[in-house]
Amino acid sequence: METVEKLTTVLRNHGMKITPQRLMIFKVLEKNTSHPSAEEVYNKVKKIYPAVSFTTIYKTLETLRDIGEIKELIIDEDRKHYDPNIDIHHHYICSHCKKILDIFEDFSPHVKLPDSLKSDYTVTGFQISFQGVCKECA
Amino acid sequence: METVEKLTTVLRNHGMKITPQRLMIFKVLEKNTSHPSAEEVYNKVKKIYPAVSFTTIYKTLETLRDIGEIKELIIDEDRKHYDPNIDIHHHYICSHCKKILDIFEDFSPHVKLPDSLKSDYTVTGFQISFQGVCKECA
DNA sequence: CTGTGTGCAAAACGTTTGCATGCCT
DNA sequence: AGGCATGCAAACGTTTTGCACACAG
Repeated sequence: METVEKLTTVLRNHGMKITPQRLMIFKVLEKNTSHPSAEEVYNKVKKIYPAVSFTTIYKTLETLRDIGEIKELIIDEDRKHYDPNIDIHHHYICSHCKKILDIFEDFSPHVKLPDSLKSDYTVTGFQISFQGVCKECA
Repeated sequence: METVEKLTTVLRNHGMKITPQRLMIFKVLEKNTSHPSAEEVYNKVKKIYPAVSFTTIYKTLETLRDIGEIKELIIDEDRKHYDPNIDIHHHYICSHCKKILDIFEDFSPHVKLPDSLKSDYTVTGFQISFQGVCKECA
C-alpha cells in the first residue's frame, strides 16, 4: 500500500465507499513501520480527525485486513498489532519495551516443513518472531 | 517437565507450596501435546479434581510460566495456549480448525538476524509459526 | 502459627455487535 | 433514494484482581 490514491482505487475495486475516516486511517498507516495497535491508530487518527470513533478504527482495520491491505500481527500477548507492509517479512520483538522491528530476509529456502509432514499439511506461509532485547533497552 | 515428582522438586526449589490443585494441573499438562488454552486445561482438570476454580488455573499457569516450566504460545488470535514442552521447537497452526502441531526441526543454523542488526540487537530465541490447512480440513 | 494458595465475585481489558443516524455514490 | 459507513452504548470473552477463608509448611 503506497498512497491515498491507491486506497481510493482499492476501495472502489471492492465496491466500498471512500470516507474521510478511511482515508485518515489509511494516511496514518501508510509507510508506518511502528506496527501500531488499534489504540495507537486511534490516537494518531484522532489528531488529524478528532471526530473519529474507536468502533470505526476497529471496523476499518478489520476491513483492510479482510481485503488484504494490512496484516494483523499476533506477536504481542496483550493486543493485536497492524502492519501495512504486506510483503513477506519477519519480526523482532523486544522482550522489554515490546517494540517490533521488521526483518527483511528471505528464509524460505531454509524454512520448510519436515518431509514427514510435507505431504499432508499445506503451507500457505510462515512467520518468524525473533525475541531479544533491543539496543535501547539493553 | 516429566513427572509429578519433578514438579514437587521444582516447586520446592522455588519455595512454593505443593497443593493438590497444582499437582492435578501439572498432571493434565505433562506430556500433553495439544497446546491447550486455559479453558481446556480447566475442563480437563475439572474431570479429575471437580472443585478446582478457573482462578487457580490461571494463577497456576502464570506461575508455571514464570518459573519456566511451561511456555505461553502467542499464536492464536483469540486466546493464549500453553505448551509443557519447553524444548526449542516450532509450530504449525491450521488456519481452519486452529489445531497446533509441533515442528521439531532445528532451523537455528539458517535463521539469524541480518548482519546489520546483529551487533545491536541480542537474540534470546526465535519462534516459527507455519500457517496452512491440515489434512483433516483440506 | 504464619503466610501462601484457593475460590468466589467483580473488575478490567481489548474487541465486537446492535441499532439508529449519517453520508457516499 | 438506497445502502453501506459511522458512532454510541452495551455486550462479549478472556484474563486479572480484591478479599476472605483454607491449608501447606
